[in-house]
Amino acid sequence: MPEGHVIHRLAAAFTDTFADQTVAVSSPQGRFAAAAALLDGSVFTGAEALGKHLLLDFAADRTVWIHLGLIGKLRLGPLQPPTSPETLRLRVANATHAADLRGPQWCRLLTPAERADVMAACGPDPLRPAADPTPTWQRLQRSSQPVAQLLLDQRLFAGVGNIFRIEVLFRHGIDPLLPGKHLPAAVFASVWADLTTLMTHAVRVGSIDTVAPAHLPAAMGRPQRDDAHGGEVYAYRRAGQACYVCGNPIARDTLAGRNLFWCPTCQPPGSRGTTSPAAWPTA
DNA sequence: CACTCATGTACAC
DNA sequence: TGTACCTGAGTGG
Repeated sequence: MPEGHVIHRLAAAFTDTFADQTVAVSSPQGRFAAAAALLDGSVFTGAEALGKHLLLDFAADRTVWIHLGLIGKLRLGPLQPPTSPETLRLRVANATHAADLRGPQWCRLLTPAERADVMAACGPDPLRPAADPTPTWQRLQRSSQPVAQLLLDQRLFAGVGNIFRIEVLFRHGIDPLLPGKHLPAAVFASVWADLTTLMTHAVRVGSIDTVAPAHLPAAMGRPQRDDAHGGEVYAYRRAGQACYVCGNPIARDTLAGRNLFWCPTCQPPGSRGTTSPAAWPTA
């Protein structure tokens, strides 16, 4: 379930629960057993999130690099015996709590130099206040790739996943297939700012909400919360349903192997978008 | 119970 | 562009 906001929440929870404590580290599944043995009984110093990368730092310059991929899960809760140890890649625990990692794309032990490489390879993350989108803008100006595809490039927009890209394109009325070089500078600036707003909100509440209250169907009076991502969105996985703004059906297609959803009326072919997203989520 | 699909990425052709 | 990888929730029979 991971876009960047999930990773940032996990980093904060990890730090809150385990920072500066001696922790038990194990790999019941066995695939991370050697590294776990090395870390077991050492001090966890803190967690850091960058894009979709989660870095767990331990004493003696040891870092566990986790990327959840599409299906990985990391759950932190009260200490209990594991329910299915055959899939439990990594457990970090203290006397009262345990964090259980299953199905990650990567889980590797890094040296400080490798840790620095991972950080350097990642693009600017809208969730980091110091992130500089200038290099991203320069790349877009030279690219004829569809803006929808560029938004998933982690060297350009770290932490943005399929939901955030679809929603930010809708909110700005941008044609998903518009070449990056055709995106006006002011629209790009607004897209970046909107990503920061939407992702920060998602970190705070734990779900992706992108729909302005004014656009929710009046009869509902509240978010529908009818999809697995837990929030209320304009286009993601709403193919065939009525657009909240114009009432026409949301469209779906596949682009570079990923599901793409958009409103053909609000985001017509060639549309370069607006500088003021029609809707902002509630505070 | 079998099957599909997923908020992701890397690699082979 | 297709496919492999890792797991589990949802769906349909």
